Amino acid sequence: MFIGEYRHTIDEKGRLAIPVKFRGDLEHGAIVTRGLDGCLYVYTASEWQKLADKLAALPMSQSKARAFARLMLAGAMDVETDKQGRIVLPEYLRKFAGLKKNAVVAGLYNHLEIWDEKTWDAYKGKTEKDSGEIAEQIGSLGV
Amino acid sequence: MFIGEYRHTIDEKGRLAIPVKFRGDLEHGAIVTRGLDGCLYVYTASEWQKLADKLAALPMSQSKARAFARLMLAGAMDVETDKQGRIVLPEYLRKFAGLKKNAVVAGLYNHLEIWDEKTWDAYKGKTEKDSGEIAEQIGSLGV
DNA sequence: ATCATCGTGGTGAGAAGTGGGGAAATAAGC
DNA sequence: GCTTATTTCCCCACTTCTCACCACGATGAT
Repeated sequence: MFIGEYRHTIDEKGRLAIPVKFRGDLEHGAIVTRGLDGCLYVYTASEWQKLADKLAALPMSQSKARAFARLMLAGAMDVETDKQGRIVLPEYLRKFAGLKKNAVVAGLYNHLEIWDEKTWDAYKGKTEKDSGEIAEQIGSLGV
Repeated sequence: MFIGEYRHTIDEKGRLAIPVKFRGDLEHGAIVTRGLDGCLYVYTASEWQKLADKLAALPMSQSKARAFARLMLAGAMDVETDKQGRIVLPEYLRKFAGLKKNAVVAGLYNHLEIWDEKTWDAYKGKTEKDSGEIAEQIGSLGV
């Protein structure tokens, strides 16, 4: 299970160190793709397979399904950790998430999220303030 | 599984390099045809067979089904990779997709898509904005 | 205090992308 | 039917980028 929040840097080649706690699960390859709210998602191979199957099963005839599949599938990229435990983020994904030098790696149960530090702090500041209100809405979902 | 987004160039002879990750699956031939939203689709022989069967099964009494079958079947072209891993795109397909020098090759699970760079960027800019909304609609699928 | 582990930056070898030239094949014209 | 012209395909060469390895510094633990 992925949990926690880590701050790492991205060098000029787009390399990002994976927190040690997560490496074990990702050593056999990982998939990075576009996420929601301006971050990137990182999945293990098996979790990704489940997601990709669902995406591929969407009706190709509907334009919104095509758009979403293009976002997630075409955005996805196989990555492997080097001997230092780093992955290389393709330029188009860094651009998508607005990733600069400082990034945040967050664990969210079955996947990781990669955020630009500024975006993360802004998002967190906003949601922490609204957390009470958000919680009330979530209550209706059975939590 | 085809995933990822790659930027390649098309030379004056209409040649386009296939990303290395995709070449293994296409070395025994591929089929290029007209796609939806102004791009081209590339299928492996076996995936094409499945699609062609579905197209042939469409009710030919409906004019829209006929039009769709004509688009994809009549637009299809057998291509093979040369020793450098490139395919030659026929002039009529390049014109259809508005392909200039810079193209995007995207992997979408069971097929590839070839886009003109400008068209792709415009499409993406449009859909990324709607991604949250689209995701919520699709959320009912458990993604 | 010393050692180990982790994060970060740099360098070099090899592969991949791109462009051009020449040969073969096809098509057209005399 | 032969020659010429044009197109297509194949091969070679250059450049760029990627990947793997190495090295240093910092941090924390023993």
